[in-house]
Parts: sequence; C-alpha cells; structure tokens
Amino acid sequence: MATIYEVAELAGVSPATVSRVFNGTRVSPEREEAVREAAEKLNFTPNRTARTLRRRNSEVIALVIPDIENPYFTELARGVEDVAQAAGYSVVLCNTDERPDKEQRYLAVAVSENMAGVILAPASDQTDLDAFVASGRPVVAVDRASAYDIDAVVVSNRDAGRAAASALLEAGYRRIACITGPDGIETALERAAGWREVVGERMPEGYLRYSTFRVEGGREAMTELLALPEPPDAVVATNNLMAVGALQLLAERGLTPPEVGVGVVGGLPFTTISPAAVSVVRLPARHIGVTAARMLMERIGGDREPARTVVLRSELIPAAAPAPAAAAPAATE
Amino acid sequence: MATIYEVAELAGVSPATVSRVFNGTRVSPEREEAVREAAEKLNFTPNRTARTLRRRNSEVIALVIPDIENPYFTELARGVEDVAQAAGYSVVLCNTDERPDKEQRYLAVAVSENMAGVILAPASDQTDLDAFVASGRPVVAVDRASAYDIDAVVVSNRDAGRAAASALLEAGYRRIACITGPDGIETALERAAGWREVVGERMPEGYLRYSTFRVEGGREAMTELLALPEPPDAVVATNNLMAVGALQLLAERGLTPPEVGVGVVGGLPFTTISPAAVSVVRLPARHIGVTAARMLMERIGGDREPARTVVLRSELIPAAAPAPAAAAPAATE
DNA sequence: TTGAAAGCGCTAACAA
DNA sequence: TTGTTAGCGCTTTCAA
Repeated sequence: MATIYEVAELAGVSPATVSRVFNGTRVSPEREEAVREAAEKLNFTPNRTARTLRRRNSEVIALVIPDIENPYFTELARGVEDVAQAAGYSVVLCNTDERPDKEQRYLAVAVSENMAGVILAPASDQTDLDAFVASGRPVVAVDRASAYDIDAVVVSNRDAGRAAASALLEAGYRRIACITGPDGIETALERAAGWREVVGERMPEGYLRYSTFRVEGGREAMTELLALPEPPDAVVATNNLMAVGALQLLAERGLTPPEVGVGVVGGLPFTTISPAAVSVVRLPARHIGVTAARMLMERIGGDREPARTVVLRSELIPAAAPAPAAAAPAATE
Repeated sequence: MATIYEVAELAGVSPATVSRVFNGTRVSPEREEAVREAAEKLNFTPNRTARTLRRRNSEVIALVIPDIENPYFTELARGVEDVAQAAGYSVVLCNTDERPDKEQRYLAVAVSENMAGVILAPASDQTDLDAFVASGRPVVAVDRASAYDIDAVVVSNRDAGRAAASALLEAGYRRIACITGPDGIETALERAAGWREVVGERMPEGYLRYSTFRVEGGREAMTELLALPEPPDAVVATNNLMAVGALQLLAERGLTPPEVGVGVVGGLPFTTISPAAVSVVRLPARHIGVTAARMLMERIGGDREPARTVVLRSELIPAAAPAPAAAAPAATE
C-alpha cells in the first residue's frame, strides 16, 4: 500500500498537496495532474484509518438490528444502504440477536471506531444509550421509539393492529384472535391494543397470546389457539415471522385461508400461498430505512435541531377472497 | 472520549503501561488496579482507529454478499458472525446487489480500513481480486469458487442438482423441468448439469430455463414452462428464491404440490405450504459461514499453508407425499 | 497556491 | 516490569 509520501515524491510535490488533491481542495491543474498520475502508477488508495484518526470521524455508519434473518430488517437495511451509499457512506450491519449485551458492545464499537453515526432498532425498551449519547455522535431509532430524546422513525403500531383486525371483521370473520410478541415490547403491545379496539372486550378468554416474534412463536401460539374449546375463525399475527408460523401450522391442519382468516402486520416474506388469501398490513420497512438514513445524514451534516419523531403509515392490502360461507356457521353460538 | 494519556496521568503511570493493561501484557497488580480504576473513572474506551493505524490491522472482517435479502446469505452470515464474535472480531456485512462495481468498492474499503480479512461470495465469475490479493490480506470465497488461488468453501452443486431431480423421479414424476440461474454463473450451470444427468437428454425442448436467482425469475420461468405445448409435471428450482416464485405461480394456477412436483436446491425460506410436499436439497448455509470464518481466522492468525477448498455436503429432505396417481396418466405419451 | 510541521491516539522497540 | 520515544498515514493550521 502506497502512502501519500510516496505519491508526493513521485509527483514532485508535498504530501499536503497530495492530500488536497484527494480532498477536493484547490490545487493548480499541473500539480493535480502530476499527483493523479503518480497515484495511478503507485496504485494508491488513501488509508481511511489514518484519515479517520486525524479527522476523528469516519465515513461509516452502523445499522444495529435485532435479527438479521428477519426480512423486515433486511428490507429496512436496503433502504438505509441506498441512501448511505449515495452519500458516500458505508453501512456496517450489526446483528444483536435481541441481546442487550451484544447491542451494548456494538454501540461501544461504533464510538471506538469513530463511526459517523448509528441507526438503531433497539433490542429492548431499556437500551442504555447514556454512553453513546454522551459521545456526541448522532443516533436515529427505528422501529421502536426510545426513552431518550433522539430522532426516531416509527410506524403507528396501533393503527396497524386495528387495520389487520378490521379487515378480518369486514371479511365476515367473527371470532378473531391475536398472536403478538413478548409482553413488555412496545410494538407487540400496541399492535395488540389496535386489535383489541376492533374486537372489543367480547372475545373469549385466551384469544390474545403473547409469544416470541419468531416463526416458532407463531406456531406455538396457533397450536394453543386451535386447542381452545372455542377456537377462533380468524387470527391477527402482529409480525411477519409469527404469521408464517401460524400459516404453517394451519396448513398442516388443513386449514388454509380463507377457511381460517389470517391478518398480518408486516408483510409475508417469500410466501408460497396465494397472497390473495391473507390480509396484509404492509409496514414500510424500506421507507423507514430511507427516512432514518436521511435524518442521520442531516445530523452528520451538522443539523442541531431538536429531536424529531417521524411516524410512517402502513398500508392495508386486504385479502381478495372473502370469508367462506362456512366460516360463520361453524361458530358454536 | 478520554485518551490513554489522561488515564496514565490519573493513575500515575506511563501511557505504555495503560496500553499494556488493555492488551494483556504483564503489569504489576497494583499498577494494573490503578489503571483500571482511572479508566473506569474517566469512562475510557481504547480508540480502535488509533490502534488499527498503529498495528495496521483491525479486529473487523468484512462479509461481502450479493443479496442481503436472500435468507440463504443471511443464514450464512449468522454462521460467520458466531465464529467471528467468539474470536473477538466484528463482522461488517456488505451487500453488493450482484454488482461488480459495488463489490470492487467494498473490497477497496476493506483494504483501506485495514480490515483483518474478507469472506466473499463473488458476484460474478470475473470478480477482480488482483488489488485485494496484492494487499496481502486473507480472503475466503464462499458459495462460488474463484479463479484465484484462494481458500474457498463450496457445496457440490452438481450433486445437489442431481439429488433434487432424482427425488422427483423416484416420486414418480416423468416430465421434470429445471429452472436455474443466469447462464454463465457457475452455481446455476452446475446444478442444472446435475439435473441433466438424471433426466438425460430426452426431456422436451425448453425444459431447461435460465432466469435470475430471484422470486420474479422463478415466476417468469414457471409461467413459460406451463405455457409449453407439453408442460412438465415437475420442476427443479436451483435456488430458494426461484422456488418461491415457482410455487407462488403454481398456487395461483391451483397446482400446488404434489399435483406438480417441486424440488428445490437450497431450502424454502419461511414457507407457508406444508413443507412435506416439496423435495428440498438443503444447502448448509450456516455451516458454510462457520467453516469460512474459521478458515479466515486461521489465516489471520498467520497460517501460510497453500489454499484449500472445502466442499460441504448438501442434504436431501425428500417430499413426504408421493406423486399423485394422476401425475403419470396426465402425460401425453 | 504551496510546503513544513504538528499532531490524531495508540503500540512496540528499546533502554533503564 | 516500566518509561521514553518514535512512528502508523493522514489532515490542517500557519507561514511563505
């Protein structure tokens, strides 16, 4: 790896001039030409580590997410990446596995590596950002809001839950259950609250189930729901993976939609059933990423305005197929 | 951000001693204690940028993949991550979108950031590694072998294609088509070659279709296959996303497996159909990642042995359900 | 416009 | 075992 000194020597200029050429500062055309030629010949690439050390600021941002295998987050990541790339930043993707300790570690690394900023999908509501905020580096929360006074990009989770439940109700289902994420996670609670607003208090005991935001969680909850004395004729799953789990289990029992109604908050990744049979409340994952990245870029650019929270809209894609006539009669009323 | 000098001053020792404490070199217990106390008090974290500049080596490795939204690669990433974490390395995930220019850029960044090494799933067979290899940093290829003399972790693509086709043949299907990736991509060609070995040359014209390794590609190819004068009664999809596309289209036409036989190379991500209906040749994505990361760690540790290529086995999970009796009669023989 | 020179924070000889 | 010191490669005053 050639250095700025070798280029300078070959070009017959000072190291400072070489630096200027590579940083867009004005340099006389002849010298610039000479520098570029020398750099080319030596296959010179500026050493980013040195630059970062000197400038105390790198052209890298971190995207810290709880589950890299969840398509919702990879889609969000694509949005972040596109904006960051265009602005000349690299994105490093950090997977916390929903573990606060890993999250802490990555935040510490971000500071320690002088990263320009962080976009964080908090693993829990108690994420400790004290040290990071104290470092003065910008951070934007996505997906879940934060207790800290920082920028955030979220969706209206309650609206999304409400929309999913409403779609099922309008399709003619009457006993609508809900499978949501862990008790204590804001997104899980809010989406379930939206469902509750629609179905009211009259649903049978046990129609609301807390589980993990994973495929297995959806399967387990669905199994329990089907084992109920009065099983539901429809179900709202409050995230994509739980919906997949629920649909898998229904398929194994021969109960594919619309036989049992299914509503999802968040999109069905790589679904192989006819998508028309499920009501999907699409979360704008990519858009969240784009918006968060733009906000972060503004902060990196020196924006010192008070923290903002942007609430994005989700979009209902109702099932094409209505509830079968059989659905209502099957009810034991 | 406190520096090593401030810690040294507070602890009443030299900066070198502070450095030693944080690098595990022997230091007298009293001084070590004093340093740790001072560091704690000042909330000191070593500046990795400075360390990297000085050591010319960071504790970060890059994982460069063509499609971060493909669960195959995220699963692989998890494997890499687990090994790297355990060894004290951070993993930065770089998405190339199958674009050679983005790939080049990330490789340049890896050098420029003094990263410890790279695990690369080449975007194409012509990936230019000259500059990277010249930098002397270790690189391990995954998924696709490389023309360069570098470590690689691959699967036997031909075996995988053969296994998928065989499973369908044994299940009783007779007109077995194949949807594979772009002509020119080694994995696509090899898996198709495996299929060809099983079905022989007697398949009708147009039973082998080249497409993109994406959902849309699978849909399009499946559409074309169904429009054939003599449509197939089964199909091998040579990657996960194309299989999803093919299954989606089949579902929309009311042709769910086992009515039409489906074999996949690579696993069905988040499938919502009964998995028993599809023959899956599972690719050991996570294991590939783990193996590649271990090899990279060895190289980083100073291993100078000649380049090795590890070939991992794929595993057939045959469909539980056999071909329906209707399948054979439907053939126009 | 250009160059000299002083660091950014850390590590690793080397000497004590 | 400890401290002194010279850089790692770059950017950025400051002076010319």
